Amino acid sequence: MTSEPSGTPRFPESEEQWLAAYDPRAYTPVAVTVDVVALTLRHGSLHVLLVERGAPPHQGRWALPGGFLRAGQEGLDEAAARELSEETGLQGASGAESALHRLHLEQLGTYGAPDRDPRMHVVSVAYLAFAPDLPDPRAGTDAAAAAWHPVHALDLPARPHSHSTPAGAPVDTHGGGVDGPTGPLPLAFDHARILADGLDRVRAKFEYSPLATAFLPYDFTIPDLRAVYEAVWDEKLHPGNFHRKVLSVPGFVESTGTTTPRGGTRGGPRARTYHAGHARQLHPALLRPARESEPGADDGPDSGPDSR
Amino acid sequence: MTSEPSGTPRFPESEEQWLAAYDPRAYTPVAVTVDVVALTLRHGSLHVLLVERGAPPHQGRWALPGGFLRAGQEGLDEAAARELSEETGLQGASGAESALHRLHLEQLGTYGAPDRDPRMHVVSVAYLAFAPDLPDPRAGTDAAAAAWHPVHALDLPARPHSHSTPAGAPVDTHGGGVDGPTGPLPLAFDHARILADGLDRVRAKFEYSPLATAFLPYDFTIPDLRAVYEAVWDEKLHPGNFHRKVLSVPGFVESTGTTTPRGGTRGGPRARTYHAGHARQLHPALLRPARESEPGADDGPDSGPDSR
DNA sequence: AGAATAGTGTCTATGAGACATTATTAT
DNA sequence: ATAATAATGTCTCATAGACACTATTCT
Repeated sequence: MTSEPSGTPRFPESEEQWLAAYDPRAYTPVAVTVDVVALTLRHGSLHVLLVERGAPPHQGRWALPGGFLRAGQEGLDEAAARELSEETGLQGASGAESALHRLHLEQLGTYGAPDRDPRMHVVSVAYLAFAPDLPDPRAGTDAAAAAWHPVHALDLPARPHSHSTPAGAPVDTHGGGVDGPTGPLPLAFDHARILADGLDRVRAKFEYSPLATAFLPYDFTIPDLRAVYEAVWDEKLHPGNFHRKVLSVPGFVESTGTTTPRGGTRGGPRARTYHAGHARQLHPALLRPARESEPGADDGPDSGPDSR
Repeated sequence: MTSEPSGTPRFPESEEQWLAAYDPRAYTPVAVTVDVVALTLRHGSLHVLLVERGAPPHQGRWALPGGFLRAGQEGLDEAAARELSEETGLQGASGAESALHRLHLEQLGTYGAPDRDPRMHVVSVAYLAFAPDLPDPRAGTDAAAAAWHPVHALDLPARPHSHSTPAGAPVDTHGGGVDGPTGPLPLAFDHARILADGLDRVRAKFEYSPLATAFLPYDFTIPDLRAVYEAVWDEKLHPGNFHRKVLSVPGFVESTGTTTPRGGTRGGPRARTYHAGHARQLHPALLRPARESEPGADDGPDSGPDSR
C-alpha cells in the first residue's frame, strides 16, 4: 500500500511501523528535497547550473540547486520549477514571456541512501531541466554563489561502460562570462552521481526525442541544431547527413520559410530557419554514431538511480 | 542544495523554511513510501501483483504493494526489495536460491502530489520489478489479500497517444490459479497511473534492452522469448523474423547446445535452449512494429511521473 | 580571390519485414 | 496422415553513412 500512518494495521510487523501508523511525527523523520540538473548551452558547450553552499555540511562546495518540498502545498514538479526560478533569479515556466518559459522539466530519479546527508535521511527527487542560453544566475537565497559550469570541467563518476566521454575532445577553455572557476571541482553530497545520471539521460534521450530543440531559441537553423547534438554527444556529426536526416523525420522541425539575415561568421550561405515541430518522439530515431566497445559487454540506459 | 535542516540560512525566504532549517520535526511532515509494480507472465499474459487494502482509506480496493521507507535504516532499493518480499511471502533477491533471486528491480519514478493521499502528503517512489512466473503470494502483513491480476483486466489511464493497447486483442479469461476477481477494478490512490507508467516503461524498454529474459527461467527457447514480447507488446510477431533477429543481436542470448525434451504441445520440432547473454543493451534494437498514428502527432517515452 | 559553409545528389552496406521452404514432432 | 511449429533461406524496401558537388556568403 502506498501509505500507513492512521488506521490500525491489523498485523503490525514492527514497533516502528505501528508507531508510524499512529502518528507520523513520532517516528524518525525523512526529509524530501528536490534537486535540479539544469542544463544549457553556452558558447557551444554544455553547462550545468551550480550553487556554492553557504553553510555546512559541504560548505563552500558546489551543489545542484534544490531545496525542500513544501509539504502539503506543492507537488514535485512545482517544487522543482520553484527552486529553479528561486536559485536562478528568473521567472518560472508559468510566466508568459519569462526567461524560463521555454523550459523543459522532467523527473530524473530519486536518491535516498540513508547516509547521503550527514544530518538526517534525505530523499532527493532529481529533475532534469533544459533551456536555451540563460542569463547568469544571481546567487539564491541561501547560496554563497550561483554560476553555470561547463560540464567537461567537472569530475564525474563513469556509468558502467555507457557511451562514455572520450579523452580527446576539444575542450572549451574560454571562460566567457561568469562560468565559475576552472578545474575539476568536487560536488557536494552525491550530486556528481546525479549529474552523471542526468547527462546519460540527455544523451540517450536525444536519440529518440526532439528535445534538443529545447536548448535553442524558438527559431533556429539545422546547423544550430547540429551544434546542440554535437555538444551533448561530444561527437562531430556529418553536416550533410545530419541535415537530410532531420528533415526526413516527420514532425521534428517545421520550416519558417525564412533564412538567417547573415551567413556564418566564417562564410557560407544563409541558413533556413525552423522551429520545433509537433512530434514528441523521433521516428525513425537519430542514432548516435556506434562507439565500438567490446561486443557483448554493451551497457545501456538501464538501471535507475537507486538508493546510492 | 540538497538539504536545509540545520545551519542558519542567511536569507530565510519564508517562515516554514526557517523552521525547517531549525528542526525538521517542527514543520509539516512528509511521508516517503515505496511502491512496487511487480510484473510476471502467467499463462501467457502479463500480470501485476496487487494487494487488497485492509484499512481506510480506499479500504477494500486493490493497490500496488508497498510501504514506508525505514528512515535512516535503508535505501530506496532495499526498501523496494523488502516490501516486495514481505508482501509476496518470498525470499528477497539477496538469497542465493530464492524464488526472487532472478528478480530485476529498477526505479520507475516518484509521485508526490500533495493530495495523493487524503491523510497527509505522501511521496511515493515507484519501482518496477520483473520476475519469472512466481508462486501465488500470501496476503502480506497488513493486506486483506494479495494476488496476481492480469493487466488487461484493469482500467488504466491512457498515456497521451503512446503505443496504446488495441481493442481486438485475445483476452485471457482463463483465471487459472488465484488470479483474483474479474472485471475492471479501480485501483487505490494514483496507482492506476503508476501502473500505466510502468507498463509504458516496460514496453519501451523491451526495444533496446534484453530485459525480456527476466520474465523467463534461466534456460528458455526463442519461441518462449517471443511469447514474452508478444504478451508485453500485445502484438503478434513474425516467428521466423523474430528468431533470426534475436540471434543476430550480439550478447542477447547464448546457446546452451541443448534442446527442449519435447516439442510444442501442438506439434513441431524441439526448440533449442538459450540463456541470457552479457549484453545490457540491444544493438541494433528490436523495434516494435510501427503502429501508424497520425504523423506529426507522435508521442513518446517522455515526461516523467511528475507530481500528479 | 580564397575559404568556409548550406544544402543536395549519389552510391553502398545493412537491417527489417514479407514470404517461402524444409524438417521435426504431437495428435 | 495431418497439422503445427522450429529454423533457415530469399527477396525487396528503407535507412544510415561515406563521399562528391554546387551555390552562397564572409573576410
